[in-house]
Amino acid sequence: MEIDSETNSNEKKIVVEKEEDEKSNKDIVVVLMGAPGSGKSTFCEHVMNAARRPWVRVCQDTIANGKAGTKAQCVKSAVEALKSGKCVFIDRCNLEREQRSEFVKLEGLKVDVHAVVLDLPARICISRSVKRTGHEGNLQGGKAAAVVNRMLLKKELPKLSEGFSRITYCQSESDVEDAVSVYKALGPLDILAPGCYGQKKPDAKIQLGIMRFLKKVEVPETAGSTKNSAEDAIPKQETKEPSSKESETVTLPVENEDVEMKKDVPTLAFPSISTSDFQFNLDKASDIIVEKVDEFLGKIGNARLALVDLSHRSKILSLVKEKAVKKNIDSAKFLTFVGDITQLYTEGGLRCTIIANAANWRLKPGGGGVNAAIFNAAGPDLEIATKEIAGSLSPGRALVVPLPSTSALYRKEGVTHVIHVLGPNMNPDRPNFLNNDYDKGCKVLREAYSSLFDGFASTLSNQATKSASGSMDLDKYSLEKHPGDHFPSTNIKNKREDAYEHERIKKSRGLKNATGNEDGMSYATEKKPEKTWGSWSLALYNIAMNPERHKNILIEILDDVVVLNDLYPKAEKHLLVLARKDGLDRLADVREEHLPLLKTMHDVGEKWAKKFLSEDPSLIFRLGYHSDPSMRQLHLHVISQDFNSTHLKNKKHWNSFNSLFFLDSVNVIEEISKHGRPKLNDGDNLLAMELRCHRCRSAHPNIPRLKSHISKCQAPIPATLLENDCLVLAESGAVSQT
DNA sequence: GTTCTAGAAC
DNA sequence: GTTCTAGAAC
Repeated sequence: MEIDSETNSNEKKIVVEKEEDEKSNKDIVVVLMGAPGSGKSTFCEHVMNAARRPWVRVCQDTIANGKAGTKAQCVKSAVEALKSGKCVFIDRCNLEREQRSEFVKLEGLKVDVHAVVLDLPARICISRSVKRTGHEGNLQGGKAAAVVNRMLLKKELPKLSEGFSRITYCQSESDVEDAVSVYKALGPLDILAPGCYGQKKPDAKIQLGIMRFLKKVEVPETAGSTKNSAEDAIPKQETKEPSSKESETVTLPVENEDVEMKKDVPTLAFPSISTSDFQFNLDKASDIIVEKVDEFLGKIGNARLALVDLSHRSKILSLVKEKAVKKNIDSAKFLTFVGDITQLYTEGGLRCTIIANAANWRLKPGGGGVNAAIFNAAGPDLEIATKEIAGSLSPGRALVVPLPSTSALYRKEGVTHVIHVLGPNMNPDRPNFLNNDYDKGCKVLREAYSSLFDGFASTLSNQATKSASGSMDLDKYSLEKHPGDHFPSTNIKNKREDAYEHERIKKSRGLKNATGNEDGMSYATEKKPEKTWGSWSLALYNIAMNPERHKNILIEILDDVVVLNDLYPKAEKHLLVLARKDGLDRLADVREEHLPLLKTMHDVGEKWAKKFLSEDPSLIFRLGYHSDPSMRQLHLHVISQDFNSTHLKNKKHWNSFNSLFFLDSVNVIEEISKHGRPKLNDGDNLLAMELRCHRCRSAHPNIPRLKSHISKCQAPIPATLLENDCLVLAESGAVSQT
């Protein structure tokens, strides 16, 4: 069929029909189409908030436990929803015909498959995407624009012939609103008439501004409509289309969409406190945020609050947003905003004169998240200014610090004050955690937000009365210079504040036991556990059994052990000390009777480490075993702690040497002496752990970034590693402790 | 479009 | 353990 004949040019006409036959019970799959930033999720949200029949939103970005998943997972999830009698939104870009073909096939389940095309100007999608993704470190504005542009270049507008029974084109915000209304109004028995709706003109998918720019008058629209896809999406950000309209028509709270440039409204931007590294329950935290925001907004006049998070997939943001809507919190006064809190104005267009910092109790720079970012962005001025006011902060308290005008954050972003806040710590891997005591945790978190908002209010009133800048009632919000009993100094070294948030928390959540305490450790079972070794895993076994055949790669051959350089070294120096005993495949096989062998392995390893140290005293060595090695035949790793190697390529590599998966030789020997067998740790969780620097414990989003960091990190080796003489280092003490 | 991860094969 | 590569992320 020709598209022209199917297209209904009367785009405002909404056809809702009722039928009495079985068709009237047909469920609907709405395949949304649009570039990042086109408003797909918002569309779903707006419909679902007021729908008259049950909808399920299948979002590829979050389908895998909050993480991005696959198309197949989306299909599966859609089928399940349909089976339970629900209508489905497919929330993914679906710009290419092939990408959406799987969803059209759902038609086979006796459902109507609709398309809703959010074909908004590229400029709008780009500006929204920039705001959302500007945080990703290396995805700056221009790059985000490039991503949207490239996606739009591939855009193939849907046709009825693909299998859609109904297609709705939205080319403006008001089109979107109309479409939302249509789907919202759909009762359980209603169906929508088939056909194409909303396409202005055959050539309307060419953006008007670009049309003018390119001086194109007409573009033939025939069955080959996709032919134009390359031209129509050339985004020209300089096109002068009226823009005020879009920003005004969107009034519901949507990610970054309804931010208005109200320079005169003082705004506090704040991160979610305690939900990152301190692992506070997100649901509880979001309740408290909404409660406290509501309370505060009731007391304050002309001021705004903005909860900020880096990730547009942020669970805490979406929870808070949802609850704020339910509680009827004025969306003009409380925003949820995706972006870097240190670049809200320059990158996000949101002017916030006061920002909150998820501080650590020592009020020092460092960590990996908001705290590090704010101290970095502000420069040394902030640290100095902070130090002048207080030396530490207790959980539940906030400290207002006026930012000197020399600070970069002041100059670039217009931030006049930073309010440090410390929330409760629920993370068992951090000192003095509240041990799941949410009664206390919630209390402290409430106090934290109260202190923060009071600090904000007091700053405003001080500014308003133009009283001397030094007269602020700081003491009210600051603490004594003693941390009290919250963080005993012995544990200071382990204390780190927020790191990269989003999915990493979820990943690490499951392994508290495995990482933190003995509960997660397991003794090697009495019986030798079955393990199937792949053929590739026998290399070391072959060497151990027949050293003389491998003299070329062995650097030492003894009666009980042989030594070789790891074929794929993960650091400057990386040796293996290999037991020669047959049948001793791995640590799980080791018993008391093998102690002398283990001691020999350790001694030989240490000897080599010291030899290398005599050549390069800056090296630091660690000797240990993998809990569950891939290569058969018990082998001890002797590895320098620089981890400077092209062979270190993935998370498993890193975590196998930098988590509890790596068992220090000295501890293994001690354990076997005491208990007759070693304690092993479960690799499933440990190897999938977030990537953290072994020195400063900062978290990093991927291996390249981690490697870049560790090549520069000067932090001292953590005390935990220095315990029990687990490290072999130069006599002079190349490693100093703080 | 390039970068990065993660799963499969070996 | 590595290599290869699809596809997710940017």
